[in-house]
Amino acid sequence: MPADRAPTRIQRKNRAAILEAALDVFSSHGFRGSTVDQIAKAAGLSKPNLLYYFPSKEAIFNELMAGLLDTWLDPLRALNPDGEPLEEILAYVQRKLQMSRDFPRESRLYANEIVQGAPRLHDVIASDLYVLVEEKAQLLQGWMDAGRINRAHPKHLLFSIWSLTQHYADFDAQVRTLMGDEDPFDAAPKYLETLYRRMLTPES
Amino acid sequence: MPADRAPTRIQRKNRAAILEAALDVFSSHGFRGSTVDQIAKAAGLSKPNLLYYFPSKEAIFNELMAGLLDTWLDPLRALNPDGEPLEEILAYVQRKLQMSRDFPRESRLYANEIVQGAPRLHDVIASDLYVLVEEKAQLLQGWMDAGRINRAHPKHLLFSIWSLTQHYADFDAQVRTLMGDEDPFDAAPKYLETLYRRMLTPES
DNA sequence: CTTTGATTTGACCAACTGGTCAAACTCACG
DNA sequence: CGTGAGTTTGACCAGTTGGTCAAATCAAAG
Repeated sequence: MPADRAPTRIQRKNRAAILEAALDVFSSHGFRGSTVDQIAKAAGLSKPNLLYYFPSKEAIFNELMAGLLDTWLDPLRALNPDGEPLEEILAYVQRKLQMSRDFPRESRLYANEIVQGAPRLHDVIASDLYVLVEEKAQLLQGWMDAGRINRAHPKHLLFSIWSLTQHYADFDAQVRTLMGDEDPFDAAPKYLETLYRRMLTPES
Repeated sequence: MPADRAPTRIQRKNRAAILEAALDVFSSHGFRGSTVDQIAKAAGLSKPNLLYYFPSKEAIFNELMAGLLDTWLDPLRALNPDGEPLEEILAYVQRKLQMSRDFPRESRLYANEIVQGAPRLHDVIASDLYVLVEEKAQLLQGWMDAGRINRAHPKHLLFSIWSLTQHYADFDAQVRTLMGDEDPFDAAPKYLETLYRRMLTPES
């Protein structure tokens, strides 16, 4: 194990390679479906060498998750109370959609965990995410009460945004097969903009 | 292995118990994350006894999947070309939502597979489901061309219905944690009806 | 070049996994 | 009750898995 001095050049490179490889492997096979050997090989290391940098398979996974969650929630945090409501929400949707296109492995890693009951994530969902959702749900509710967007259950509104955007990453295999030659991300931005614009634009 | 005579009473009972147990285990741990022993114990059998009824772990999984896919696609098949378009679509949404509430394990089993790249399902998606989606996408397109519902990319419309409804089963762990005491399925039907009604009702 | 700490690896281990098999047990039926 | 087919199981096996360890190799500072 490296001492807790400042990391050497080799340590930085190898730890990064391991996390990158682990993201690939974990996101496509889930935690139990992935083997340390797979990750090591994908990172270009031997298994004992990998375990020289991380104490266990679970430690790799946890570090990956910790790093992921922050960036994952950033778009929601960025929802600006002082902005124009409809445009804020539409921008949030597009940001989330872009993340599905640019970081599909992260999305699938998260999905894998939640589908299996969030055994390793329950705590952070019940604390950090819960608080954030409460806050943003109240913001949405305020906008609705002020008549600036159409009424809808604010939490379900958030769920629907997550669901619709992450679907393109999580169900990528299905979506691409059914779309044939057409790239799903060509029409998706416009489809989702239309959907939320029609749903949320205040009625006259 | 039982001969291919008519199944005995014991065979029927045990095979059913195995499939029920397998649905539980596979849907919460994925294929690779599940062990034959787990399934056997959940079915109240010993491992060799379970393997007396099914030749392998994969055989159990395949039988489960085959049984699932048919019922899974039935609601979409039921989309009636001769019905009132908006009501047909809304009814489809509600049917799918009910399936998420009543058969969440089936939904998660399916999600697990697709998230991991649909290795065992690619063929049936590329054939049966592809054909069905093409047919129903054309039906939707026809309704739009006739001005009976608002325009939107028909395939993305289908994806959004799947995504929004299955989310309540697949991300159940997250949704329930964030909703607190409130049952997600209380407000979900109305939320989704509102969403699709606003989006699809033809503009004057 | 030497030394010292960082890095890498082959060999190994115990636990677990999917699956087999012969022997034992149970049950329906004559 | 006996008998043969249907059912169940303990013991076992080979392959895989996460993880360890001592020994070997490498890199950089003196």
